[in-house]
Amino acid sequence: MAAALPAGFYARPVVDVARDLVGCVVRHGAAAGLIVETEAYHDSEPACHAFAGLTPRTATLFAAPGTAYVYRSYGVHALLNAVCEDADTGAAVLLRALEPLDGVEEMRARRGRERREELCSGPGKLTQALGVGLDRNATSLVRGPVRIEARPAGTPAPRLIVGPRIGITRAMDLPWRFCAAGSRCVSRPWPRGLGETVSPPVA
DNA sequence: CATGGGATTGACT
DNA sequence: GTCAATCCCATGC
Repeated sequence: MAAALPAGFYARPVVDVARDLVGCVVRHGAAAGLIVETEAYHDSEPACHAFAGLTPRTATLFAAPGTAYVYRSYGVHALLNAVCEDADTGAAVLLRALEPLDGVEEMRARRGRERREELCSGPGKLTQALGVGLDRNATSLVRGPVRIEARPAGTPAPRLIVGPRIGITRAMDLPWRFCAAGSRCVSRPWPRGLGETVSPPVA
């Protein structure tokens, strides 16, 4: 099994970490998926929960880099984030979508869906598929039980599509959403360019 | 203490 | 395209 990313990986600007996490692997028990979509959140901008400062809700955002921040969204879903930067900064990367790798039957059972693209193609879906609940809040992404591993050896860095974040009402102009180009497993709305034939870069 | 609003999803028109 | 489900917690009286 691949080694977990070290805490130092997360102790960097959150936008850099969000970009670099695309292509990495999240593992929880027997289930694992390739990260194909992330978003960055930072306490300097109002879409971030930590914008209001240190509260009971946001305490985990100010934990050590490499900590999992799991919170309930819309009273229904658990969303998984990786805490970044230093402990004085409330910053995290939201994991928005995965391509299922291991434990796919387990994911199907948890999700009640069959199609591979419906298992992890959204931030609430992937936590359900992996079996990650609120009880994983404040646990270490380096030691587990939820781990993030480096990009599998031999796989090239994915080409990225960068765009504005999804589902927020403030700071909607920041281009802090990163999607693996061409992946069928990213969440909707699909980033501009997905599914289109993309010309190779001009030499 | 009451209220309102989500970093969403799935079902339905 | 619209909309309800459901609950933690930040905010305000």
